[in-house]
Amino acid sequence: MTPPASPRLLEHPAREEILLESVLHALSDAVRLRIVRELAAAETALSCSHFVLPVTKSTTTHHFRVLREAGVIRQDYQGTAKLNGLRREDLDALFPGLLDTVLAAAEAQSARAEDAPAGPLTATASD
Amino acid sequence: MTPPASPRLLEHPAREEILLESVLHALSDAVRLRIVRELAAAETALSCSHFVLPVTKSTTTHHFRVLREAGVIRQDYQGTAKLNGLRREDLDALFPGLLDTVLAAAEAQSARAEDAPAGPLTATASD
DNA sequence: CTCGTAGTTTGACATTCACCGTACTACGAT
DNA sequence: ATCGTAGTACGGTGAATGTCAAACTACGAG
Repeated sequence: MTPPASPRLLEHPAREEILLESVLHALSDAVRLRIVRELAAAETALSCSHFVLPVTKSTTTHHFRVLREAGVIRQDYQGTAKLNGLRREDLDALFPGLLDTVLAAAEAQSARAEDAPAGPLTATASD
Repeated sequence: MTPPASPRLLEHPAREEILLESVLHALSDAVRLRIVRELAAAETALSCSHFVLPVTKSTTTHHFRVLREAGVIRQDYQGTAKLNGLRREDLDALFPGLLDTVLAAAEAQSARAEDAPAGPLTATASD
């Protein structure tokens, strides 16, 4: 039986266990989508503390866990830090193009938001 | 005040109001994903009653509303029926390729599920 | 050994969600 | 006018979600 040898081992779903619904759900939160975008941009594993998020540490932990359990990211301990990396290969194999398309969509939406900072619901100067 | 003039008008978000997060959330439910897949396959508007779903009428109404409010489908009354159609143009304009990619991913996952009906978690004969 | 940093866990809380049953409204046919 | 069919609205319930604060665990440095 596995002794308490490795204290820091995290459970990841196998590739075949990854469900589209879970992945979409994981990506449907603004904070998590942001995390995934940064991870994709970095093209390398990043520690949790690298991210500046508008939530507390515990909430950050929660979001990373949702991403990991959905199979979107892989988390490995590296000493006291935890490295997070996108599971690109697995996702691309299961759902070809999905990740890139969502990433591109997020980019597009971001760009639109910057073009209209006040938003169409806020009076811009016509008040 | 507004008279009971048009009794059957449904609110839809304008194209620019559609949010990626909401779309992903709408698609992250199995029942709704199924609805969207049927709608995409039909390539024409379908009435709610056309769908055979494992939930009651009220829950069906709920799911269609989530899809409509997220901007995924358009609903129009046609007499006593309500026709549901995918907002392909809007979605493709906002998030190019997203809908098709998700649809393809759903197909792929479906196909995998059929290949292994018992699932990798159930002993198939090695017991 | 002690301390600080990184991250987790637990418990709480308000919100949202998926789901149901029942009562209701709109429309078309009789 | 009456009835049946399509779908909505209105509660209500149990589970999940996003959030936080506070206490805790692991690791590296001094």
